[in-house]
Amino acid sequence: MDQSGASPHTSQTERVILTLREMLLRGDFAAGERLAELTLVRRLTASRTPVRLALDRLAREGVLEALPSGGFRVRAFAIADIRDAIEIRGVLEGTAARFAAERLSEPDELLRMRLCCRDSEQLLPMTLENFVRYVEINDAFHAELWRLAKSAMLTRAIEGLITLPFAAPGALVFVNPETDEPTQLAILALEHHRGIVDAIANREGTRAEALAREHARIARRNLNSVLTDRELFNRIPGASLVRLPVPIGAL
Amino acid sequence: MDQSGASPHTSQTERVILTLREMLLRGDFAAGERLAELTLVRRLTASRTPVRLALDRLAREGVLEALPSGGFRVRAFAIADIRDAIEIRGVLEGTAARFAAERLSEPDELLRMRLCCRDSEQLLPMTLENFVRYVEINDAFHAELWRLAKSAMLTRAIEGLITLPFAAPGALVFVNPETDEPTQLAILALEHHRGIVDAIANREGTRAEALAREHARIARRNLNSVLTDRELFNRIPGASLVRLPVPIGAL
DNA sequence: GCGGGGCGCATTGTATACAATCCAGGCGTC
DNA sequence: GACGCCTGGATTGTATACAATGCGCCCCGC
Repeated sequence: MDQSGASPHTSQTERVILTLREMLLRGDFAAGERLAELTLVRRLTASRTPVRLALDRLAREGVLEALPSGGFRVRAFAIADIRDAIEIRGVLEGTAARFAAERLSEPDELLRMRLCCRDSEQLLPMTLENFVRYVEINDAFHAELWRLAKSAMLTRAIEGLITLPFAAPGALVFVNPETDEPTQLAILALEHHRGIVDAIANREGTRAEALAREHARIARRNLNSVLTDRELFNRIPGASLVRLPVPIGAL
Repeated sequence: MDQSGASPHTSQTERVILTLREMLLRGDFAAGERLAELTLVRRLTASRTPVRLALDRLAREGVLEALPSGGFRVRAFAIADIRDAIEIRGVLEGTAARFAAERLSEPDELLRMRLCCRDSEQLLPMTLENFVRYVEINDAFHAELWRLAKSAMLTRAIEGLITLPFAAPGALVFVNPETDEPTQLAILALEHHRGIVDAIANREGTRAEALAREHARIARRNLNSVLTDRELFNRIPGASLVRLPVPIGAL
C-alpha cells in the first residue's frame, strides 16, 4: 500500500526508535540521565509497548545502557571511547580491504570506487557547499569497500560498531571550514582511497589493509582538531553523550 | 531476596531468551523456519510480551532474522560464514593483544594469563576428562586478553561477534578425541598463548597482534577437521543453523 | 481450465490493565 | 540521636484484549 518510498513501514516502534535516537544524539537528555518509560510515552505519543522495544533496541545499539534493577539510562562516553571506536573501525575496514583484495574476481568490481575517487577529486579545492556532497561520496566509497569484502559477518561487525554515532566514517569530517584544513584533509583522504583501490586491484591484501587502517587515522586527527573548539565539537553526532574531563579549549 | 546466586534475575524475558536460544542451538527448529509467536508462547509457557522481546533480542544476536513483513525466521549460515566469523575474531583479538601490549601498565597484570598457561600445561597430554577443564582455562585466557585491552569499545565489538555461537573461542575445540589431535592442538595453542603473553610483556604490539591472529587459525583448522565427520560436526554449537552445500564426508 | 478478485483466517502490531518490585520517607523503638 | 522497619508511591515486568495487516484459499467469471 504505502510504497511511496518515503516511509516503508510506518510502525509506531520504528517511529519511536528514530525519534528517540535523534533526541538522544541531539542532546535532549543529559549523559547518565535515567529514562522513565512513562515520560517517553507522553513525549512521543505512543504506548509503552513500542517505547519499551525502542529502549531495548537503543540499549543494544550502545547509546543507552540497561540498569541492573530495570530501566535504562543514557550512556556516557569518554574521549578515549571515541578514539578506540575509530581505531577499531580502522581495523575492521582494514580487514574489509584485505578481503576485497583476496576475493576480487574481476577488475570491473572496482568501478564504483574509482568513480568515487574521480568525483571527489572534482570537488577540490574544498568549499563549504561542496562539503555535503563530499560526505556523500565518502560514505559511498566506504559502503562499497564493505560490499567488496563479500562477507556478511564482516558487514555485520562493522555495522554493529558504527551504530555508535561518532564511529561512522563521516562522523568527524567537521573540521574548521574557515581554514584550508578541509582541502588538505580531502587531498589526503583521496590519496588513501586511490591507494586502497590500487592495492585491491593488484590483490595486495596487506597493503590494502594497512592503508585502510591509516585512513581511519584521519578521523582520529580530526577528533583532536575538533577538541580545541566547543562549537566544532558540538557538531559531532552524539557529542552530548561525551563526558569531557576538562572544558574544551583547555588542552 | 533471591541472592542465592543461581539465578540473579528470574524474569520471564530472561528465561525465555535463554530457553529459546538453547532450543535454537540444539536444533529444535530447522534453519530458515519461520517462528510464530503463539507457537512459542505455548511451548515456553510465557505471554507474548516476553516472547516478543526475546525474538527481537535473538534477531540482534544474529541467530534469527527479522522478516520485512514482520515476524522472524531462523537464520541459515554457510560454512564460509563460520570461517569469516573466526577470522574476524582473530582480527579483533589481534587488536586486543596489541592494545594490551600498548597499554600495559605493570607486569603483574599478566599474572592470570600466565596462570592459565601453567594450568593448561599440566593437562598435557590431553585426555577426554581433561577436555572440559581445558576449555574453561582457554575461555579464561581469552577473557583476560579482552580485559587487558582496556577498551570497552573493543570488548563490545568482540562480544557482539561471539554471540554467534560458532564464533566463540571455545566453539571448535571438538576434534576427534580418539586420535592424538587434541594433544597436538593443545600444544600449539599453549605455544601461541605463551607467545602472546611474552609479546605483551615486552610491549611488542605487532607481534602480539600477529600471534593472536594466527591463534584463531587453529579454530579454522579444527573446522576443516570437523567437516569430515558428521558426528563431530553436530557437536559444534549451532550446527543445525548451518546449511551444508554437500553432505559431510563427501569433501 | 486458468486467471483475477474478494473474503476469511492467521499472525503481528498496539494499547492498556494488572502484578511485582524497588525506593524513599517517616515513624517508632532502642 | 540513630538505626531499622514499615508503608506508600512510583516504576518496571507481565498478561491479555483489541486493531490492523498480510496471506492464502476459494469461488466466480472469462
